[in-house]
Amino acid sequence: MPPPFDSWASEPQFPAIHNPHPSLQSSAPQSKKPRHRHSPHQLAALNDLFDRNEHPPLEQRTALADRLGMETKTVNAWFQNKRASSKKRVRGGTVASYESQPINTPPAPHPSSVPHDFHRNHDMDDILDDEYAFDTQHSRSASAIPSDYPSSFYAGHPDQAHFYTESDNMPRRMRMRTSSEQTDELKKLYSINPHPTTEQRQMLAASIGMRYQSITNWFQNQRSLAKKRKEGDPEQSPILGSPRAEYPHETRHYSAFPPPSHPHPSLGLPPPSTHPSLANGSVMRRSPSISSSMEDRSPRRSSSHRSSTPYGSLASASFNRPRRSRPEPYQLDALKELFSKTSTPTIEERSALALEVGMDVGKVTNWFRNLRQMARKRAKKSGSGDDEDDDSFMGRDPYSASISRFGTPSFGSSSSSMNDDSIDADDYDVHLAHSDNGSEDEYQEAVTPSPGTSPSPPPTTSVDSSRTPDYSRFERRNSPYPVQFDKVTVNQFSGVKVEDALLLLSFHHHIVH
DNA sequence: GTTTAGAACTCTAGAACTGC
DNA sequence: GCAGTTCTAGAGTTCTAAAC
Repeated sequence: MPPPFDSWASEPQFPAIHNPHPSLQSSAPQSKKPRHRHSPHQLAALNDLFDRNEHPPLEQRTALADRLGMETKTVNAWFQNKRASSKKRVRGGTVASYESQPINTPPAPHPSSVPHDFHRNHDMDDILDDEYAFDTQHSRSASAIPSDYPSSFYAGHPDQAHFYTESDNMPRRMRMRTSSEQTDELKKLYSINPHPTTEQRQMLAASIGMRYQSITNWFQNQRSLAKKRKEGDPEQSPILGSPRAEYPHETRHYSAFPPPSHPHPSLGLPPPSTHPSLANGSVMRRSPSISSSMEDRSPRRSSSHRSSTPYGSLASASFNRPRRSRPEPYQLDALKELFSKTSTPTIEERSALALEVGMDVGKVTNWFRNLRQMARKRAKKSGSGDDEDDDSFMGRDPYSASISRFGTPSFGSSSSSMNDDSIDADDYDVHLAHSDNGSEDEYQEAVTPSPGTSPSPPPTTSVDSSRTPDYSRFERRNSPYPVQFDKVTVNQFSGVKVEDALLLLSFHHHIVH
């Protein structure tokens, strides 16, 4: 995947870094004029004149334009729009506008506009976006597009045209999740320019394989987040006009382990600096959305601790919940594999898997917990028989049905429920019967430390030192641990020490092998 | 089970434009 | 100059799923 923006930044049409907003940019020739918004000062003056005279003579408009540094034609346009909007308001919202209509009953589009825009935008999509192809490949969304999709219709933004049908039960689009590479590229551009032009977004879409609309959404969300966080924490205000200043600590590292200062609470071990699966030995990178705060957690975030950037700063992030991450594909494969064997892996299995794929044990635990939780919901829902969606992308095996195309558990979502209930529900029941079997499951969950905040697991009362430990458990579940692991003495099977020993051993095993 | 981040979305305002 | 349209920004909402 070519890095699209390293070169863009030097291209003449690319907005200057210190002019993040189009209105502030000294834009070079572009196919389209950058969007402009009048400044508060200009608007105040314009409104002032408008209040006095809705139809000011040309001399007044020209003088005002000169005074405000605007073009006369812009002032003219503003007065036209202002008159139109005030007239509209006076009419008390009786104007039939597509904007005011419910989304599920979209109005007939303007007869002259539909063919032109519909085709124009879909041509653009075909070339640059190819979203239908993407959906067809990866999600149920494509199948939701009726074959008799009314080509003469769209409502609102053309990119959203396929959300609406004349029947009002069109499901919401399957949520797009960006990959780490995509997020990297998005952040690169955002750091250079939070307001990329349409062309830039289109190029980025084509470059990183995202829908154009998703990219637009992403930038909108990021700007909104940045603004909210800035408002919530004025001390964190970046240097005005310097979007780059919003990312003082942008580097985030994928680390399968807590950083040296905060190793896994159950291990007094220094974290490995590399992930075994990385041939180059570089530090494993976490999903780019992961903040560096992973290494320093605290219970609850406070909005006042949010930084002014969508990605936070190191200082504020230290009080934040870690950013949500997604398993990498190879991690997901390993998780899937284990889930196909058991939905309730033991702590040993989870630890081994965590080490194997370079994940936190807590994350692995959470992943399984969430999956089982979703499965329960799913099973419940299936029982009520309110499931009619067709999730072709999920396949028919019990595991794949529970994993969305983005690698996250997905059972009960409104947009991803399944149709193959007879099979899926049964298979889930098998897992559930196994997983919800009471104390063992609870124990397994309880002893799993959450990263960072993980309290030491309570000394188990279920293990009696006089009892012979159930070694068969390891055999039954194909424990990946070495033989000597299964020969841990009875006395070591108690509380924290057991887990520590297990993790130590597994870590040792991993390093040795 | 609950909380929360983030993606997707709706809705609205307004800047710019076209055709009459 | 007006009506109508296109397109985008931004605020706010909904929903999913990771984290707790």
